[in-house]
Amino acid sequence: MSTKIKDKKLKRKEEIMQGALELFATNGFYNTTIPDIAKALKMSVGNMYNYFSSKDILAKEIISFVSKYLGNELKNINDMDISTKEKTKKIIEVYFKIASVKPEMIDYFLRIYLSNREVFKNGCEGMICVNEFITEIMIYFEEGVAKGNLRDQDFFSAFGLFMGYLGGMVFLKGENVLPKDLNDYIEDISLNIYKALSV
Amino acid sequence: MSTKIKDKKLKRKEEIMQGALELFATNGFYNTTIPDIAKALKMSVGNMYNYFSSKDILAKEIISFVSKYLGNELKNINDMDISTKEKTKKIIEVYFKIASVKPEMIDYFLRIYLSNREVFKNGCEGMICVNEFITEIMIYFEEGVAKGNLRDQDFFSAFGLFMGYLGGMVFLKGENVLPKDLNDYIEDISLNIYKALSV
Amino acid sequence: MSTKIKDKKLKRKEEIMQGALELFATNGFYNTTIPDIAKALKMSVGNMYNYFSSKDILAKEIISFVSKYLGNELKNINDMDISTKEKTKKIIEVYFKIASVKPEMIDYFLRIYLSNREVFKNGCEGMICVNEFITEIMIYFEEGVAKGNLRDQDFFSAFGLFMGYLGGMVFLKGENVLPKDLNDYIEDISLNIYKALSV
Amino acid sequence: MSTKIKDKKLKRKEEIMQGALELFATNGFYNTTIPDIAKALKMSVGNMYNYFSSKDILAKEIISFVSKYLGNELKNINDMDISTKEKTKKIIEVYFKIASVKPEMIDYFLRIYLSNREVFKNGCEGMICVNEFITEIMIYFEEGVAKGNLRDQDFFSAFGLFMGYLGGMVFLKGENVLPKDLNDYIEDISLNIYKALSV
DNA sequence: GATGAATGAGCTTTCATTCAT
DNA sequence: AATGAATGAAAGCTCATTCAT
Repeated sequence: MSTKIKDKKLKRKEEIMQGALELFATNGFYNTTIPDIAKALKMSVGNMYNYFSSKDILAKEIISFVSKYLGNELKNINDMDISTKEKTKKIIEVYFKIASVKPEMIDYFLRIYLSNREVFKNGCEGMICVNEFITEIMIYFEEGVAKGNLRDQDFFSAFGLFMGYLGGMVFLKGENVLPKDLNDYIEDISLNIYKALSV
Repeated sequence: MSTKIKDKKLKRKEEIMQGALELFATNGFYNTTIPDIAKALKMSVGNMYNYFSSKDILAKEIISFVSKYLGNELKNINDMDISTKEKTKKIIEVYFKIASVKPEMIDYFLRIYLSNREVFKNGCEGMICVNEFITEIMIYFEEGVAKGNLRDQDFFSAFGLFMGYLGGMVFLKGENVLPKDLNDYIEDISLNIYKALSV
Repeated sequence: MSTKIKDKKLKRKEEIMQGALELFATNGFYNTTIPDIAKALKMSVGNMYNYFSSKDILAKEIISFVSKYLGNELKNINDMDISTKEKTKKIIEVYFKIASVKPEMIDYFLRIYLSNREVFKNGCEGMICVNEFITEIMIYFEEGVAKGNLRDQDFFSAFGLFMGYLGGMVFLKGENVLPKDLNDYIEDISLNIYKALSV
Repeated sequence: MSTKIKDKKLKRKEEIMQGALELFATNGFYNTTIPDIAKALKMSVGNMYNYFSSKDILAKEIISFVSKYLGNELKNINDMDISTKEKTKKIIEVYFKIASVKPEMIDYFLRIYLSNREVFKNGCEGMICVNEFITEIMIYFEEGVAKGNLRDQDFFSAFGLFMGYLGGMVFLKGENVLPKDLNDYIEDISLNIYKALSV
């Protein structure tokens, strides 16, 4: 198969993932049907299966796709030559920016991946499908510790704080209970997290 | 209808909710069928509908039930005559204790309620179905602020931190990625949260 | 559950088996759909599954049903006080009678059971689902040997002859290649089989 | 089109038939897909249709192919200058040899051709697609009758006996119910058939 | 209150066949 | 000749809900 054709098929795969991602994030895994996805992509149901051999596999490929996307955004921050405190804030900013510009990404992460364990059980054990994302958080954390800015504690304790907090805020936003815009919380959250994690 | 009969029916309702709670928490909302629930309770599907007129309504009554249960546990802490710092730790302890002894409660909260927005959309708007639970967190927080122990910030920022963090840790536990037992994190988490929220 | 209700459900099960038997025998296993069967029985597709939890299981229950029916017909012959030679002929007669009056029985045996190994693989290993039928042939054969009428040889060699022959004739009839009616072959076949098996 | 090219195409056709034959015999007609066959032959599905315009037509061409192959094997025996009794045994031997060396041939005959009437209905009426095979059995039989060795009876009665018996034995072998190897039955079967058919 | 048979729309998945390249 | 993406009808099966008993 020529590279050109391969690229074309790969491109279509990504289009399908993007389309499915939006539908899943909006309506949930079980309320999004394959016909729904096919229709959104203007393709036949049967052809969908030439790209993804099952709905579950599609869901798994999407979470890897999301993880890579988020991981890459964080990598940009990790690569910056700024203080740990500034990085902390930047991470929150980028997370909320994505939650605002590409809400389906964060929603997929929170509502589909975290909540439908049975779907991801086989093939995504122990968070390997969100590996790229976690890795960047780990780099951020260990660098902060190495620099003497962050307290040396179990990584997962720090990870749970950081990600649970941000996920929780996005969830509250989705429930319309937040009195202010997400961005208006950045200062508070930034301060809270830094206070919690710093030495 | 006599009170006795009413009580009997109420008791049966709670038994159903408890049974359904376990199944929903274990298998998810869409992978738990009404026949599954009826079977677990040794009753007929038809009779189930004498107690709950739809699956959605059952799910909504359960979240209120869970909220009341969790709220009550927190109330016991709020009623104690101890410092804010101690209360912070106690809340974490009780949360993890429930996650260990009655995991279906926390799982229902995290996996069913937080993740199936469509189910709770009508009737549980804006978290009113978890009202009792949130109220107690609010009391804890405002009391801490009043006492001068906690920094005065937007409540939801504090709430997102506290609950996102704890939920995140339970989730990580469920994914088997935590190297230690949940209880071994209590000190760290306690410290992190208190550092974050205190003045 | 009361016996009356149980009987009613059992009766309905048998009606379904009979209806499905006819369709399978006529159109083949893969060309008979569950909707086809449901329609023939004037019931809904979903309700079919209250009686048989899968198409394969339905097929397996039918072959047992057929085996019992055929076995019973043969038992009547085995119970008769007639010579082995006469029994040989009677068996052929009854086989052809069934092939003519209830052709679906023989057709199911030949076309569905013998030919769709994959369907019967799990649950009908080693012909246990046609046990009743084979048992009667075995009784006929061993009795004939004991009486000194039939040559003592490996049972399966005799069984293959008898059943292969009859099945072959019914098949040829079905293909419309036989110049005469099946019954007109009884004398010939009877003679051939008896000559082959007798001492 | 030059003869060379024609030959090449014919050769490819036969390769496809051989490949499809094995898959059909192993998995059945309805459980073998065109993509399966194409894959086994390392060709594209589209190209398959340049050789056979439909799955049914492929199946029909295969049965003719099988019939010719089996017919040819029998012709070799018919051409021998040996007694009818010896020929009878030789036919059984060669049938079992093929069942052992090229089981797909016999399996195709028994499981695909004999059992999926609907597929062969149009185009193979009255066994014309297995014409070559039947013809040789007919020659064997009529020669035996002419020589005064076999009883003069309706050909189909003899044919049903011979082929039903051998098919039945192969089937029993396939079901793993035979206590001995197929070849160990040759003497018995040979004797049975000759006793049945001889004058 | 209690039962469970019945409904039927809707789901995921399959596959023979076509056709642009 | 050759490719394989695309089609779309149809399959087996599920399940919330109803209702006669």
